[in-house]
Amino acid sequence: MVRTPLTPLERERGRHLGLLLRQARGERSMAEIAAAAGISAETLRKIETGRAPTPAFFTVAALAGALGLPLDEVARRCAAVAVVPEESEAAA
Amino acid sequence: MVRTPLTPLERERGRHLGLLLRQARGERSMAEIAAAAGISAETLRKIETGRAPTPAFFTVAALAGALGLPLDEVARRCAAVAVVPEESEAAA
DNA sequence: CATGACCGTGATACTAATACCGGTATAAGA
DNA sequence: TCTTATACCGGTATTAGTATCACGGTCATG
Repeated sequence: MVRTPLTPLERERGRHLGLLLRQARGERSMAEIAAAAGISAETLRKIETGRAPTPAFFTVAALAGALGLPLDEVARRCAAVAVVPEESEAAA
Repeated sequence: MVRTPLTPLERERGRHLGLLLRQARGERSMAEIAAAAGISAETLRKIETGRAPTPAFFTVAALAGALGLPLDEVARRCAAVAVVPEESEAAA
């Protein structure tokens, strides 16, 4: 095994990240945010739906910038998923 | 073209990110930081040397956590590379 | 000189991110 | 009804990240 497949926990963390970004997007369209972040709308959709659970750092950074989200808070709230996933789901 | 190859600017930004992390590591060994971040030492080396210019978000987040670096500052200083790369190199 | 720890490089393997396409569904408006 | 816009989904293509292995270099220590 040379490249460890994503664990269920990592995928759940990815879904949480997607929810976070989707909530921050609010009423704005995917195309608008994707264009502001410099990525394709499909990629943004995959991230938001959790089908791309571990996006690139600069992709998330650009999205957070377009959404006005502090990166540290994003990381912190996603790291919390790895510790207490049930509470995170309950909070969401 | 379905997956745009990394531009030279993105690769340079990756090298800058690597320098940033290496400076933050200071005297500590690669193996120590890699273990603290939960990644392999080879991967950390690739990131530090810029041979993995766009690492995953959670990889950078774990490294920043292990190094005591604020993610927002990392992103900001790397974003500056895309704007004024010469100044960044001069500063480094 | 030998040994070990650390860093660097290259090759290799495998998975995942990103992007584009076509199709579908739903809601709003002419 | 027809059109438009938005979003979801499946498939496909290509590049890149991650991990392991092997080898070489450097430096400190025996």
